[in-house]
Amino acid sequence: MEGSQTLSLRERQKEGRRARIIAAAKSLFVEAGLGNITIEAIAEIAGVSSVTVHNYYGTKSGVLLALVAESDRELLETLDEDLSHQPKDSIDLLLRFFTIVCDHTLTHLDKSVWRQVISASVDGDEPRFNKLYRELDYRLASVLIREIELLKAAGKLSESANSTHLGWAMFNLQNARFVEFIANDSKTRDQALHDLRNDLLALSTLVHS
Amino acid sequence: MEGSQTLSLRERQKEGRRARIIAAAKSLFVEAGLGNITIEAIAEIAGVSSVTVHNYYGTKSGVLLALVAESDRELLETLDEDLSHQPKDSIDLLLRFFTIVCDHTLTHLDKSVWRQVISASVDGDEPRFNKLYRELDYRLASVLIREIELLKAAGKLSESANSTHLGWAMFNLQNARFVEFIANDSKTRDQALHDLRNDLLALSTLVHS
DNA sequence: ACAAAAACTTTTAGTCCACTAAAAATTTTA
DNA sequence: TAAAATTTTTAGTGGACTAAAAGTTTTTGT
Repeated sequence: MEGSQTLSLRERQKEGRRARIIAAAKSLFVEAGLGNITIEAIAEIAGVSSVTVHNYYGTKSGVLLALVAESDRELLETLDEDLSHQPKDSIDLLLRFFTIVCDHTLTHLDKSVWRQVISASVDGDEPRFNKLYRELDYRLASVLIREIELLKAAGKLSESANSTHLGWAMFNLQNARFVEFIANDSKTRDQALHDLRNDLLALSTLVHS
Repeated sequence: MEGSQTLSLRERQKEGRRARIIAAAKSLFVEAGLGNITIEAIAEIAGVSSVTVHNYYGTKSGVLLALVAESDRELLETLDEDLSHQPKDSIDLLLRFFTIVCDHTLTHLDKSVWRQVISASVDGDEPRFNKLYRELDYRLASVLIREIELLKAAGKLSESANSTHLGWAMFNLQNARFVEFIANDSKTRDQALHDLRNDLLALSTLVHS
């Protein structure tokens, strides 16, 4: 019934199952934490057997991983669109970067799920998580480094600054505040943003020692 | 047979079991990851039933939590001894702080276990972990803030710097590098130290914008 | 000093769920 | 129509966690 692209019927069916599984998982993750959901439940909503879920994604956090990978791709696109070619100064750059990251994460999943994601990214049980997160961090830092170089080119930042080092330092700083933002349900984005600004201002006084 | 301090026999027995359980857990955690160890195994070495382990510590990560709490207490003592009253400058302060933290953590447990600790501290399943880590962070940052004030008093840091903000910013920065150090088996303490120095140097150029 | 009570631990018996292996059934492909 | 690919069913295993009954040891009141 369907037009047969370059994919065989079998491949299309597989793709469909894959999509149904992560859609089911997403809907469940949002209404209950990772720990309160069974693979069985995901499988049932997706219309496949639980064994198939295991065969496709290996473990329960493997399913979460697939969800997150999708979200990451979008985040990088959004950053490219919203951040590029309007450099003001380095502090403003990081604050806007941070705002975009915070807003983006919450449009996909809520804090409790992101806590599980961050948690999985550091524990060693799921090496793929580790890898995915290393890559994401690398790409996010690269965005900052690129923007820092634009600032330099525009004369808005001293040429003496090492773009790579500064990019990673700024990334680490905002990431610390991001994790804190995610770890506390009561912490608002604006509070976190405020704290991050204070971090930057305080550190820039170091040179006066 | 034992002299009866202020504790009843029952309380002493309990204390003994508690101690035996965490000792058993520690020995097992070091030779295999958290995930490869059963409560049953811990109980057997400690000479109690598995139900008792559950009654005492609730969950498997509850046992780990108790271990970590002990290590934290020691870390704060070590910091007080090794760091205090020799302020040089703020960059050197943070690098020494970082060195002490890295060295201390590895004398107790290895990276794979600390990964589980960090992981547990952010996921929401074990609220006690969250609480313990918030407290530890607060105390560690306080150490830095106190030292920063000593630097100011000694004229080695501008009076215009906000000690609290600077303390937290520096703490966050070193903590990011600490997590990276723990997350990578191949990352050495000296590499991490080097990266941290670059972070600080890069950020101190911000003011020249 | 002794018996009853209180405080614990252990044993027992289960539940739940992730994860696995292999046989059976189904469906696409050739 | 036979072969290949893939899912489902079936059947387990392992281990965390729980509830409650049974057993043991300390405490306590007299």
